Order: sequence, then C-alpha cells, then structure tokens
Amino acid sequence: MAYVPPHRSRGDYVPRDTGNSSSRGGFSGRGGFSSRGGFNRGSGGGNRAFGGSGFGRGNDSHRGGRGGHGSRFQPGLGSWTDGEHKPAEHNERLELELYGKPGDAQFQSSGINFDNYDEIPVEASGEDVPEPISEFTSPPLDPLLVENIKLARFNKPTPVQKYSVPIVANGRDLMACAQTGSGKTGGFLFPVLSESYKHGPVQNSQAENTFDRRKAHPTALVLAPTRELVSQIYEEARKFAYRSWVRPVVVYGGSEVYAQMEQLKQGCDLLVATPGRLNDLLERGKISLKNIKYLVLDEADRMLDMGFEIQIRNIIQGCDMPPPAERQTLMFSATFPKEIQMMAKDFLHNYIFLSVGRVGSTSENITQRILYVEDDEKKSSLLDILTATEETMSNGLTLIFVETKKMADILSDFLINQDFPATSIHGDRSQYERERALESFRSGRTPILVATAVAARGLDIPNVTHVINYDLPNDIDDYVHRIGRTGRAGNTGVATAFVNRGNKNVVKDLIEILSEANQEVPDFLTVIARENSMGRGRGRGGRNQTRDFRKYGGGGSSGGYGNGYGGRSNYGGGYNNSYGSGGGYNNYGSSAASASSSSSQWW
DNA sequence: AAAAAAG
Repeated sequence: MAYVPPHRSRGDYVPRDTGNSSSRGGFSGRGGFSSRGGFNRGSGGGNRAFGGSGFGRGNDSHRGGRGGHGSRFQPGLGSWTDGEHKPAEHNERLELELYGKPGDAQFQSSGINFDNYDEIPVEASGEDVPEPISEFTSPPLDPLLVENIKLARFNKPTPVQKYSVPIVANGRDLMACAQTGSGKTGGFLFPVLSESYKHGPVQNSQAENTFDRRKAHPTALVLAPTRELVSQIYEEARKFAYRSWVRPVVVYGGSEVYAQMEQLKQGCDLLVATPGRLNDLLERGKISLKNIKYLVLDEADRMLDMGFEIQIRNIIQGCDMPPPAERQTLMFSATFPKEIQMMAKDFLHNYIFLSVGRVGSTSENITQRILYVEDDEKKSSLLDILTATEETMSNGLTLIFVETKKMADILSDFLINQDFPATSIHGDRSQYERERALESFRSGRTPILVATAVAARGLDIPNVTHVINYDLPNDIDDYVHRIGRTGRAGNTGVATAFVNRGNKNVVKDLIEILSEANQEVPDFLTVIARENSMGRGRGRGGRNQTRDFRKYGGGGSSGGYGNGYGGRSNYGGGYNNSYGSGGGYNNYGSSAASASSSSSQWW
C-alpha cells in the first residue's frame, strides 16, 4: 500500500463528529474502487479450505497445481480442466461483496437500465454485420455469464452490448464510437468473458522455458487511460468473472508494484491496466502478451490526448502480442479523429464500425444552465450557487470541474475554508488521496468534489445531481462527458457552466449541444459566437467525427478525412434512414451545413 | 495551456 507521509496528505474535509477518514487503513471502502479483493488485500477469507469444486483435477487443468502458479485455492475461482469449464461453487460472502445487497450504494448503482437506451441511435457498418441480440440469453452467451449478469441485475443489453456480443462471437473486431454511460464496459466484458468461458485458455499457454514460465500469460488485455477507470473496470470484471476460470487482475501506477506482481503470480487471465505500469511490468519480464486473444482499448481518444500513443504502440506492436489477424481487438472511442483512424487501421482486422449516439446531451433530464461569469467573479458566483442549492439538493453530490490542478487545489481549499464539505481529485495528488477523495465523495461524506479532467470521463458515480463547469473545457466532447456525470439512471440533474469571452472557441459547439438537447440558449452566447465567427471563419472544422471513414470517404492516408463541409452534410441522412428521429443525431449534418452558410449572413 | 501516465 502506498505510504503517504502526513505532510503530503492534503486536508480533506472531515465532518466534525466522525473523523474516521481512513479506518480501514487504506484503499477504498465498499463500492469504491481499487484493490478491494484485488491485489494488496491479503485474504478476506481467501486462502483457507481446500475443498473447492473441480479444482486441480487432472493434469490438463489450467492453473491446476503446477509448480508455483496460483495453485492456491481461491473462492469463486473455477478452472478449466480436461477441456471443460468447471465453475466454482457459489460463495455467499463473495456474492455479497461483489453484488451488494439492497440498500447499498453498490446495489442501486449496478444493473441500471435507462429506458431511453432504446432511443439511442446506433449505426453499424462493415462487411457482414452480425444480427444484434436483444436479450441476455444462453445461447448465444455462456450460461455462467448469464447467471452473473443476473446477479449483477443487468436486465437488458444496451445498444453497444446488443452488437458487441455477436460481433465478438463471430470472431470479428470492433471499432465503437460510444461514450461513457452507453454500457461500454459490459460491451466488452460480456462478449470477451462469454467466449473465454466457451473456449477456455489458449492452448499451448505453457511457456517453453523457465524464464517464460514465471510470467503471467493473460488471455485478455484491457487498456484504459486513468487509474480510476481501470479500477472501475476491474471491479466490473470481478462481478462477471465470478466462479469462472478467468482470474482478473488490475495493474496501475501510483501503488505498490510488488503487490501487483504477487497478484500476477497467482494467475492472471484478464488483465486491466494503465499503459505506463503495464510497460513497466513488461520490461521487468513479469508479463507475456503472447497468449492474448482479446485486446480492448477503452477511451482510445483519451489516450491520444494524454500522449499515450507511443506506450500503446509499444505494448501492442513492440512486445510479443499476436498480430491483429490472430487476436480479436475491440476499440472504444468517443470520437474518431485521424489518429484513431490510423490506430484502427493498424490494430484492427476487418472490423465492424459501430456508432452510438450521445446519451448525455440528448437526454432532456439534464437541465443545462449557462451563466456569463468573468474569471474574477467565479468564486463568488460559485458560493452563491452552492448556497442556493444547498437545501434543494441536500442529498445530491456536486461535481465541479476546473481546468488546472492548481485551480482544483485553490478552489477546494477555498470551499473548505468557507465551511463547505469539499475535497478534490487531480493528477498531482497521490493515488491514495485520489482514491480517498473519490470514496469520500461517493459516500456523501464530502458531497462536493473539485476535479480536473482526470474525472471527466468514464467514472460512474451515482447520485451526482449537479455538475458545475467552473472552467469550460476546450473540447466540447469533454463538456458532454462532464455533464453526463449527472442525470444518470433516469434521474434529473443540473449542469451549470460559467462562460466568458475566454471560452469563445467552444461557444459555437456549445450552442449546438444546447439546441440538440432542447435547452435554452442565452443571448450572450449567440453574441460571443458571432464575434468569434467574424474574426476568422470556422475553427478547426467543427465537431469531431464519429463516422466510419471507410464508408463515407476520406480514403487516402494523408488528408484522409477532410473533404470539407460538402461531404459532411450527408451525414445526417445516414442516421435518419435507419432510426427515424432518434433525437439529436440527425442534427449532425444539417447543423454543420447551416453553420457554414449562415456564417456568411453574419458578415 | 493543461491534463494524464512509470518513478
């Protein structure tokens, strides 16, 4: 466990009467993320009793009593023996830990099913797109997985899941433009686990030499950009891998590497990792990727922004991972800029392209309020808002986004001094502090969280009723992600944003988003947009693309995409045809087209 | 310009 010297431990707000911020001596609590049950935990009732079902019989058993590797009994871990899947017996204690019980935050947060999922437009393209499924049934899913899905109370597949299951079952690759909240995690975990349960570990998984034998040989690898996200994915993986032969392990930076190495030694079939730590462990010779059958890249465009590309390419192309044709690759990305198209070309093999509409912005259960606030008035405006909403949203959580780590510190200190129960999360805090802040927020102990982009995407925190964009992001897709932290699970939410002339680069996109979601567009926004478009035409060519460029042109390697507005105006049509007015999506083409024509009127 | 990620 990462030791945090007291002087580095910044002051989180602690309610006066309890003051038990870390009674468990460390990570997480219930419903939190990270190593609960993962590395670093020692036991939790784990390593006693040898009477487990179907474990270690026969000499053809995966992890079956061969020297060293994970021969220890672990509750809830099945085996692959004599070419058959032998699920472990049920374990009540573990089920309680994994799936929670009524009343737990965890219980209500899992298994959410938005009714409006059915209205999300989806478009699949590519050769021979398999027919989507409509329910979680066996077949096509493996029966054990269906059982686990029921335990986790997922009743109905989301659009991503409907497609990803048959796509992977048919041996195909997937490039999905989908955002958090679209059921992405299940979208890759379900098919990957289901197929793994059917087919078992990779044959020949045994290494030729002793050096190789000491390494972990995962069958599936999931890469994601932030530590919190991989932790969250790992926790989901534990739910759906329950009783199966698949043992999930998570590795990420900022916490003790030796504990993670120990976990790898115990057996690792599904590895969830951030790129930095994975490269570290590859260099140390602790992991071999040559048995990888399934590779998942989550939030791929996020990883671009963060300068991950070299690391990713080293993992995928610079080590011993099988080439695209010999594995199945699933890539998820909110947007589809040229760099991602290149990655898709390099990493995927004859893939199906799936585009899933926005969940956040089109849903009208988020009320978006845009306020004109100059930078030096932001603090006092924030206080006004927090005070005003204190009573009305007394049970909810408020998430405040800022642009810089420094501002996150300043603002949370300021709020704490003003007696607001706040804490902060950003990349300069220690991993322990990050996890504790998030847990404290989740649990409602500090219902105000000031965050940088580290929390913008991917994190699923139930009960966020208010998102405040103290600083507006430069990328409108980030804005959509941020406000998508609220209004989840059919609840209503409020998203407030402070805007001034420093944000003029996004106002045009912001107006589009607001109109798509049937929200009021304040006059000052239109004014700023107009000032902006007079200066220098349209910015960087409008919003990011989420289209299958193989189908809609672009073609060549250089220049790929940008055939101007003419081409883009076709986009809306494609969506309309298959899905009627699913809401919002068909604005894509038309609004881009009208933007270019109306800008000339403004002159 | 800043964010994230290996230490």
